[in-house]
Amino acid sequence: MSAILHVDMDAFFASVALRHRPELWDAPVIVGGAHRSVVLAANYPARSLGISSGMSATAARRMVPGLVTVPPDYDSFSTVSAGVFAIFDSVTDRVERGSIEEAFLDVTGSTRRMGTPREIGEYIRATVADEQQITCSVGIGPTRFVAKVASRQAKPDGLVEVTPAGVADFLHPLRVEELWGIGRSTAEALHSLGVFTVADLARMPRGVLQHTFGPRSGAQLADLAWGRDSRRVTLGAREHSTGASETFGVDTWDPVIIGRELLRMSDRVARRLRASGNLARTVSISIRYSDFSTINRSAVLPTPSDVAGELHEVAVRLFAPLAKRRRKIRRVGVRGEQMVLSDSTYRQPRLTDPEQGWRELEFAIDAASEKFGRASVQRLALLRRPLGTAAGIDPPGTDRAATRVRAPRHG
DNA sequence: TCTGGGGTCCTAGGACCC
DNA sequence: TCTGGGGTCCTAGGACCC
Repeated sequence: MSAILHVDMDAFFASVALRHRPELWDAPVIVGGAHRSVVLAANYPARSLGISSGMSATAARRMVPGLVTVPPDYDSFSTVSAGVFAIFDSVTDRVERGSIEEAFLDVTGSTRRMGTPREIGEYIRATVADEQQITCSVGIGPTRFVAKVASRQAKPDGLVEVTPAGVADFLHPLRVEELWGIGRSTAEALHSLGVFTVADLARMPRGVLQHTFGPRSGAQLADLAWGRDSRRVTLGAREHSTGASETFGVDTWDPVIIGRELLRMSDRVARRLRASGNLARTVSISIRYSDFSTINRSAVLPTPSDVAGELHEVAVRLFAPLAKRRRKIRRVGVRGEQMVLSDSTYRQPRLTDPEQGWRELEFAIDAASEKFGRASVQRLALLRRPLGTAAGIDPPGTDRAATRVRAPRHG
């Protein structure tokens, strides 16, 4: 029987932000909170006043006068995360990264060297606190799913161990929404069936669940009630897509602004694709309207690509029918999907490509950005006040060649 | 001055091929 | 002329997670 640890940092972003600011430890603090944004993380004093991550920062500040807002510092988040994962790696080579602040550790093979799973969990908690000045919680169980639910119950700054024989006793008193994978929609649907606790769920005939949620999801729900988790996640699974999206400061239906934003997002996505050595086979755009309704459109590229201009061309074509609606748009996004490794994929040159293609140009820009900084290289179409004769004449996207390399300020 | 940004996975219908 | 399945790809939408 294997022993899985789920280790989860407590209020990670908030804890890191407050490491060296003890004067704020008892005050309600959130991380995030820029214009039109949400709470990225809230410390426990803020949580006790009803603040939770994901809620509108504006609403949070209205709810708690005197709430302290700290901007996110992603560099320090990454540094602390790397330190924490180094501790995980010292315990076992079977570490599955869940996110920047959580991981599953299979410690089945580490017990001879390091003691019982509980001792290993306490060792990790003590070492993280000592080396990184933040606390974490540990769940221990026979499967990833049980370990994950256990770490939630352990929060904050605790450890919960569930033995194989104790799984049902541990799960059944919980409310269904405390299970990993049951969100608001599923919980509401279960409530309307009279299912509120995991014990209720366990008693529900599998056929009824399958009728309500579909054969596959229904069967999975029935399994979760007993701690059986068929969802497989492989160690170091490849990424399948990469995307970029941004919310406008003010909603707009101006097609020029939207076209330019699609270009900025295409540019980001293409850069990430090149950096990771991938090509996207499919481009999708997502459009969120003022009323928060969101639609997606996708299309297969003529040939897999990591070139901003080629992604943008498809993005614009996908958006064209939507532009006619003249509905105000809140956010646009571009994703590259169905990624394939670029060195294992033959890129058929397009008839319209010049001998030195856009791809080479964009790789050259990557190199210049690397050397002189991102700000030194900007697409002309994206400069807020375009210089020279092109100013304001070309609609965005028609001039994907128009990239201007400015002389770096230094060196 | 409600509601970010980055992802994964599943479902379902239609096209198309055998 | 009518009538099947199965498999795969494409597209749209939605649930969920951090």
